[in-house]
Amino acid sequence: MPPSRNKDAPAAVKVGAGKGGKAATINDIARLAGVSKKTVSRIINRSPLVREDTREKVEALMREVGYTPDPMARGLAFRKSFLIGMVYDNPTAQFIVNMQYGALDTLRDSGFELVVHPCDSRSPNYIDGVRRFVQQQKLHGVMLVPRVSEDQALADMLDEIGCRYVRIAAVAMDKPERMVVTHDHDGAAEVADYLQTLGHRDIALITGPADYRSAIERTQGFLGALERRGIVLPESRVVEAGYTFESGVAAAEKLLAAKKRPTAIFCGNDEMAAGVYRAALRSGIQIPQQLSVVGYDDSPLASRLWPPLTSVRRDTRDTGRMAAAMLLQSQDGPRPMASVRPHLVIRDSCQPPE
Amino acid sequence: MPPSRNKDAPAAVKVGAGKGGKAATINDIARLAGVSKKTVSRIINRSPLVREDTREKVEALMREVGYTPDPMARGLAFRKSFLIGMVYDNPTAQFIVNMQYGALDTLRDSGFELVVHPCDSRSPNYIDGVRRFVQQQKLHGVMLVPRVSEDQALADMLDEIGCRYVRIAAVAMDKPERMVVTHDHDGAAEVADYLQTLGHRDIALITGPADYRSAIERTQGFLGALERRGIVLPESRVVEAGYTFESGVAAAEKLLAAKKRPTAIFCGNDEMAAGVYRAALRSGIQIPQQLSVVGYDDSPLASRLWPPLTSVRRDTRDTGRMAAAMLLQSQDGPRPMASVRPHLVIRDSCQPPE
DNA sequence: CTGAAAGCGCTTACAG
DNA sequence: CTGAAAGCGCTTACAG
Repeated sequence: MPPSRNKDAPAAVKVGAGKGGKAATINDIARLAGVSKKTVSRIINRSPLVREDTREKVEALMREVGYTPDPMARGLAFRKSFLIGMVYDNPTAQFIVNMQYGALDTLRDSGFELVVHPCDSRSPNYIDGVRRFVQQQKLHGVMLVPRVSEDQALADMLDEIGCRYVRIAAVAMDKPERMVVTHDHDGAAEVADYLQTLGHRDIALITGPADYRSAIERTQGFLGALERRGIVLPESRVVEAGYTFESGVAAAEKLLAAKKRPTAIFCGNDEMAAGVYRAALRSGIQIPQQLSVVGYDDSPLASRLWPPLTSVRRDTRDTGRMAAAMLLQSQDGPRPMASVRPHLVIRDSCQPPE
Repeated sequence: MPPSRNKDAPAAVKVGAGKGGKAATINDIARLAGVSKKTVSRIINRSPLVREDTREKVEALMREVGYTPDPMARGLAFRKSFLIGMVYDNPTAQFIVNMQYGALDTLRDSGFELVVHPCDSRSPNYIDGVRRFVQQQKLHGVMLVPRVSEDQALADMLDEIGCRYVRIAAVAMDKPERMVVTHDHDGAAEVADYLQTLGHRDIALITGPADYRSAIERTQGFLGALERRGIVLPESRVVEAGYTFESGVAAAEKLLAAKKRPTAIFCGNDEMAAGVYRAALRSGIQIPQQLSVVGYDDSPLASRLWPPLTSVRRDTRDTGRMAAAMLLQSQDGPRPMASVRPHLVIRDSCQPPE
């Protein structure tokens, strides 16, 4: 046949992803590769039912043309978007940002994107808000960040509407394939061991709110480890506060007003530890000479304080990475839960008691 | 006709958004309302070409059924998603989180969602990364946060591919309908006036990196206002640093080592001001008695420091709100730029010189 | 291993 | 002011 038959062949106009021209579609690829769109679809979706040389030819073409399947078209057909939601009710900016970084680390080049949904878990209809968010966008899955991750009603709702989720929490509270556990219990226990080893016996604890699982775990981990080492704190040495700077100041003032002061204070987070610094400064108490202080989070604040604060680091970015990875896993069956281990970062806020 | 004719009528199965049943579609609404899907579409898109009573009837039905149009189907037909992108290269967590909160304030109940895209503007191909992000998701628009907002090459690329964007920056650097201006010049000028009014004459400045527009504006605003009040800083009183804590420490050490120390230091951000605190502590210099310090950002750190740091507040959340609102505006024509004004928050880190 | 048909839930022309 | 047809770019059955 003469070359004129080319009229029947694909127009072969190369359509790059950039500039003025429209982006290539699955039809363009199919036409240019001389296969059906279904075959291209199989390749996009990594189906094994494609001959190896066909796959290679088409993949080369897709690269050359710069083709990426349209997530909205795929989403419409799949009845499911290529979006991962991150739901949180957490005022700690660094924590949230790190979690986002981590999630995006694993989402990069996966075709998925991260859509954020901060909310107010004290608001009566926040669960409805999350439901609308999930259903309207047909989210592929959601990451539940503390403290909303602890809300069983939220998890139940997601389960009911068939939305995949992963909970990030201090301790396992769901099926393992839905959990990233941060083991706050162990982080706090490490603090207890450290203070005991330094020689502290009269130790105080400022806890977070008792309805936060992280606060409970840190408290139990700390007290439990102390007990194992023969130290039992009297009730007067344990003060509940609100995870905030101001509540930390108030709790510290109470503790430091006692006739006999503790020689060390462990705080449920760094913000409250900063509050202890403030109260100590007001009372003319030297840290660490007269008072050792330990925080939790290893926030940027920890190294800005003077003396630099010893604190428990949690690798939040890694946590985010893991949570997103679990959401992308294709199989739905039971898998082991993910774990991220906290560890103590020793700075200059502790020394042996005088 | 007997009731049996109902077989021809809509099945009238009420399909709520929740539970097991599938969500209602435009076809369900059209059928139940007895109009064409095109009419429903017109109502969704707020077309005026619908009779008022038709509109009301259909809207009531949509509410009753809990119908929301599928963003992926709409997006596919529109060739444009209902997603707003936020692109940033900024290490300040609180700033980013506040910007996200602000954007979400205006996106709430708009049918749009926020998808985040942190990036590394020093990486050679980050612009390509943003392009893929925008094109692949067919984003409706993007918010450009400092410092990527200052990159003309990024803006040019977005313009070229026809992507709507808004730049948030210290000063106007694009068409007004694409700008949210934070007037860092004025914020810094207010600091100059404040210090001069307190009686300071020997003042120092620690600037951010000279290739950050915010640093340039704050520097010029500060120096300009001082000059207007008859104070000209010698070169030795102006030190460039990197917007980081450590660089602030180093810059302050240089300034405080001088035979004659300045009586006040203005820092381009709070992190560097925290560095000045650290350096002053090391040298046994009392703040504010022997040295007044002012920061910029009014970050959480400002009130955690001792003494609490006087700083320039920028309403970042409001900035985010405005930027998102500009992206949602339907008309594309020229509009006035948006402005958000900084203002000084006076705490305890300044007093008249001794 | 491959393909033609129908459909996901919307919208854009085009008629009336 | 309203509607029937075709199409957005993919996928799911269903055949071969």
